[in-house]
Amino acid sequence: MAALQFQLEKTDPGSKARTGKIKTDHGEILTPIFMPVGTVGSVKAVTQQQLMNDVKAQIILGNTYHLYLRPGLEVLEKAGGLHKFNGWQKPILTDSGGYQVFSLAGTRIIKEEGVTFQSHIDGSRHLFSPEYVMDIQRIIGGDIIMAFDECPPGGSDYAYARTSMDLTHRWLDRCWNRFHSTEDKYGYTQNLFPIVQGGTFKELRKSSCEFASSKNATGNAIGGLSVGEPEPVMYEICDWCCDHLPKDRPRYLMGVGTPWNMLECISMGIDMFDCVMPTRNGRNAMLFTTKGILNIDNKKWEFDFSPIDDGLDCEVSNYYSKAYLRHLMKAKEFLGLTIASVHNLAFYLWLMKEARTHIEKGDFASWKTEMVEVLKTKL
RNA sequence: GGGCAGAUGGCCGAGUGGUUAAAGGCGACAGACUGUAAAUCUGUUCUCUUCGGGGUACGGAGGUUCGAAUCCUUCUCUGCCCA
Repeated sequence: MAALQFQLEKTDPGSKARTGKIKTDHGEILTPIFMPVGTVGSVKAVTQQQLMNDVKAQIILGNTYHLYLRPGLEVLEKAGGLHKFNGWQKPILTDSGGYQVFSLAGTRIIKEEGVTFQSHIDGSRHLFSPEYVMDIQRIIGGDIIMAFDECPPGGSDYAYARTSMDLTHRWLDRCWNRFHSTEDKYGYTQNLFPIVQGGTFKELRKSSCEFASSKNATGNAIGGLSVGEPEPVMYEICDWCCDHLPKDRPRYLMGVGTPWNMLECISMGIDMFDCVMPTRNGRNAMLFTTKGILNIDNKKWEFDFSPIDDGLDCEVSNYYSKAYLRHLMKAKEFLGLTIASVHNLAFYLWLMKEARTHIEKGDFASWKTEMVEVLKTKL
């Protein structure tokens, strides 16, 4: 049992893209990688078997806030951690609840000590201090756990971004101390990733990268992007952060994004992504395919009996037709949600595999330019 | 054969003299969704338009009224009850 290790493998000559291998006690992860989001211990509408066999996921996420509220720490601890509870034996990463500071802004109070959330389930109040968030994530048992941060909205001004970043840094110290004064609960090694903040301000981002890097963590994350700021700004800040984070550690861009977002950010040196987009948008009828994006609810697919996507190695995508999936979605059949989610996730994982292949071949940059255009095509 | 109830926009269903082109729901059509309070949310949904407005419309026909989906007469159809 050992801490996470990152082996850099190939670097693309035409960009800053790289391939690598992350080793955890629950197995290896080939990077760049996309991590399906399983907020409450379940990737919505998708079984663990489908994640393994169809999606070919290498690592999935869980969420501290949601899992803490339900099923709760007692169940998770008695189960022996989330891996045993949900049956996912590959790596798991848990987000800290920092994003909920952003997304549940209407029902939480931020203080120096931590954040008091009002449960979206029953209205009860819960204080999440950095220390408690570490304790919770110890109990959930993710292989990678995230520092507790404040994720400010994309349009935040300098003063707010600065204040918020400073708070996130103080919280990082507290997370770090708590994490290193507590032990792994289940016999395998957990890893704490710091999160870079600083809004859309390069000066702040640079200092946040330096602060995060000073922890010499086994990996680093970039947070606070794709939260309302324009896409070019997101790219600019992502690129800037990559340049100021250690090369020899995985860089995780939190919450991003669209397929083209991921290719652009891979070219800047990002290794890990997560996003609800393939699952949420899939449930809402938006499909990402090797030929472009489409809304499967649209009337134009009513008589299209061709496969959802025959361009990737996923049986679900190859087997079911667009017309059939449209029918399922229109009829609000559960199976439609599953097929759409499995397909979109399989596509995201396929895209990462293609990216790795092209980085290894050394033609990632040119391939990316062409692929981004295809990915954005509205079918 | 007799009695009662009813017929509203693609469907269901409010509305019982004027602010009603007609609530609401469904369906349909389109859009949004980026560390998941999301199988959610938003918009459009008679017709023509030079976007100011115009034309048709609440089973059919006729009538009362300044004005009718709303009141009266009659016809057609539907449901229930009695023979």
